[in-house]
Amino acid sequence: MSLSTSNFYKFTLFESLSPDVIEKIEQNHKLQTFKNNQPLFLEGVYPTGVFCIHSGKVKVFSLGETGKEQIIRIASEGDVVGFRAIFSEEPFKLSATAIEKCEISFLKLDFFNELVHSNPLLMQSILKEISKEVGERAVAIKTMAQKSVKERLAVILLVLEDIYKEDMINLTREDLANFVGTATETTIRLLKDFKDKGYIEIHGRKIKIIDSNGIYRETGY
Amino acid sequence: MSLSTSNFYKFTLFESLSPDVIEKIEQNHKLQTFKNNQPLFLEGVYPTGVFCIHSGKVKVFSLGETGKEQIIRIASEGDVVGFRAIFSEEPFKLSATAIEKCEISFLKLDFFNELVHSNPLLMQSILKEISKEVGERAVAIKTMAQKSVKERLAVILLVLEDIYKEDMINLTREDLANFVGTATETTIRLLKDFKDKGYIEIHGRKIKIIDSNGIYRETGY
DNA sequence: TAATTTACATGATATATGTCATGGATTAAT
DNA sequence: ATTAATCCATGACATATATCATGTAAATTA
Repeated sequence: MSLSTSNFYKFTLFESLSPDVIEKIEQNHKLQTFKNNQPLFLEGVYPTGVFCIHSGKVKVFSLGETGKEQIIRIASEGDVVGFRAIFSEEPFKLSATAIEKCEISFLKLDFFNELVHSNPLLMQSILKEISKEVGERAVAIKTMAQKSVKERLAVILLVLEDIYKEDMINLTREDLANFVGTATETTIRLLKDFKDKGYIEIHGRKIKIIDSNGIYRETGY
Repeated sequence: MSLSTSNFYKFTLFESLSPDVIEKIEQNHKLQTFKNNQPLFLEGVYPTGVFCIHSGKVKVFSLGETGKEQIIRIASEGDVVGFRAIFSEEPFKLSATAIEKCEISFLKLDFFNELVHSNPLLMQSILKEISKEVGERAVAIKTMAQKSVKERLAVILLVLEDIYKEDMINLTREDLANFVGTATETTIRLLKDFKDKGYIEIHGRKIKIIDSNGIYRETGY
């Protein structure tokens, strides 16, 4: 499947690439539809390629000893997922699962490696993106270690607002709890608190943010 | 200083480099002594170079809103510190401070950049190291979010055992608490518990691990 | 050696948050 | 539609851990 108006320009990671390289990606990707709850990859397994998300949301998480998922990020349109394990030359440290219907292009490992090593600019983009992520994760460690659950929920809601944009946040309470790093019940209680304070509206599972500033004040930043 | 006795071979990051490139580093580094509590760099500032630790320990941390440090790692002999911010093209997200007397070589930004871009193998080593770190930090986020303070202390003690090797662990209780992400008092109480169980000996500030397996059982892994 | 600071240690107390239990409300499937 | 399966919600309760207070020991400086 090759589209003349390429869908690959929207990936930050590929921004630096020339039209002919983008065209090469067009010729080598394999478009797949993932349904809700379908895994893209599992921790412990060696990568066989990378996933380029055209639409839909994917949770990236690590499984704790007790079976509790720790969600590390929610990937969405424009994100490339699964490439870190390739460069670390280790099996995946994280799993990824679609949490809604997704359109995703798969790029095979060999092709991706070839691409990276023949395009220094791409290598630099990747190095830049991963470096940013290391920094962000350090901040996340601090947040988990030092902030209260309420503050963390506030932080995560703002993160999700950015990801879901004009759409309402649409995660199960359990996934939300696993992102915040808390019990589902606690998440539900705190959401109610935020609702009562007028920061959010709750429409079934969906959460609509109506006062970001209010939430920001709850983050403790 | 001659090639064969170079101090730069011991840095994992430079393993892939040929003798003549190592020689170039020898000619361009600036050896400095840092004393206890002396900062190498501060979060929010743009990097001016990288630090290669020949001896001594450095805490790498982020400052919380309340002034509490979150220690992300303890860097030691053979570690190169401060290069992630260079590739992210952002100011430091972390600060670094010597926690004992250190011998450290400074490589200027321009020289380091030149080095990286003229040595594809070095670029790959760096990409590999950073990728590993992203994975490790995801695990750290999970640990902070899901494990009890006692379990986290156990995890950190094992990490520190690796870093201090045959030496006793030598951190202030406050630094240890800031690594675990807890209150100093709690750390002290839990250390006593581990001592009573025969896992460690306490010699003033110093901690000697005498039963790693016992500690491992406390990690909950 | 005395003096001052810093770090270590322990007790008392409050509370945020996890856990267990139960019921209602959506959502999905037949 | 009717059933089945998730998911959401709320209450009661237990407890790990932070905070506050205070004293002792160790390290640093004068």
